[in-house]
Amino acid sequence: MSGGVEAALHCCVVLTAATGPVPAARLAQLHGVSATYLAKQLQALSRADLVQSVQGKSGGYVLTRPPEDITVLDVVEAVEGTQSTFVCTEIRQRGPLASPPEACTAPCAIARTMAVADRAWRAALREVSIADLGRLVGGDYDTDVLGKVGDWLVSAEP
Amino acid sequence: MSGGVEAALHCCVVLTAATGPVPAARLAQLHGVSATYLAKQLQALSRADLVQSVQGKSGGYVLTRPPEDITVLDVVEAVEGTQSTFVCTEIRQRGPLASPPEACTAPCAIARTMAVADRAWRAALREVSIADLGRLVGGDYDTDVLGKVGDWLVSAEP
DNA sequence: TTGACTCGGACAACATATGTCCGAGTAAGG
DNA sequence: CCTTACTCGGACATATGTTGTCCGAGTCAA
Repeated sequence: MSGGVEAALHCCVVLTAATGPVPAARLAQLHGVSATYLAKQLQALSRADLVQSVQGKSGGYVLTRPPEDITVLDVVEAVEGTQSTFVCTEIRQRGPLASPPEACTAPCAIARTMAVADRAWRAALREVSIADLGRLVGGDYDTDVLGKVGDWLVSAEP
Repeated sequence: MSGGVEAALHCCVVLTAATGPVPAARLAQLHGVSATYLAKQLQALSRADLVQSVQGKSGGYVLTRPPEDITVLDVVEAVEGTQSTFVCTEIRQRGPLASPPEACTAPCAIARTMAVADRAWRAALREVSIADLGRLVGGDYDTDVLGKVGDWLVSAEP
């Protein structure tokens, strides 16, 4: 899986604690990652309408919906794409014993099995929202991490 | 996901219908794929002890266990590796607000969420055996495909 | 003993993911 | 109203992993 997913998820959680638009460069600085590469992931989130970009001097990114309505699956599919991890190349239609195309209207047994697993994976990711993630990280440490992040975002030098 | 998984699964199902060792070149010819590349996937299956290689003039590959005892997950992990698709790079330990390492003994909330989904995916793949796949493909078509494959394996020219 | 056929790991070519850059556009401030 | 500085957005190189290929070591049959 692409590593950009992790950064995108962290950004969404951080945007939960923000009051106004947050520039991509600020998010990169906070996470200690490459600013230009993070921008690419944020563009993917923007294309998927999970975040909205506001341009101009004090612009940045804002969540378009309340974090309860954004699932982890939404973020993963925005960055990685919606297609299944397994792609069937129709091996059964090749070679000397190839099945005729008219007998291959339904996916083969292997593709069906992989599709079931893929749906289970996506269902698990759909169960968790960005708001859930924020609550979970809050419970992980005794200090209020998300509050500190919010303070840093407004106090940090440009 | 690597495309070699599909070929490896097809090979395992075909080996179910074989009576003796089947060379990699024969399997490649049957499936209409590159012989040298398929060999690489079969080597992975061999390292995982799912198939056994017998060398010499009339050698090839044989399943080491009855197909009921080989799960689809076994094949996937043999080819793709056992590590999770998501790898946490510990972003929380970077940047100006980095969490101290002593507070990061447990995986972060994002990694936990992805791990839950990964386990669900693997559980689904563990539920299906190679024998199940053989029965499923048999039911897909009116003709006995697996029987034809067995006949072809013994009758094909070297 | 011969011989030919098998696997096994080492070697290139391609695709995708990663990382970088500069231009178009916009809102703030004077 | 204009300037200006800051923002995003897509087009351009690099690195890593997958795909594809090759030839040598080993082994069983004849």
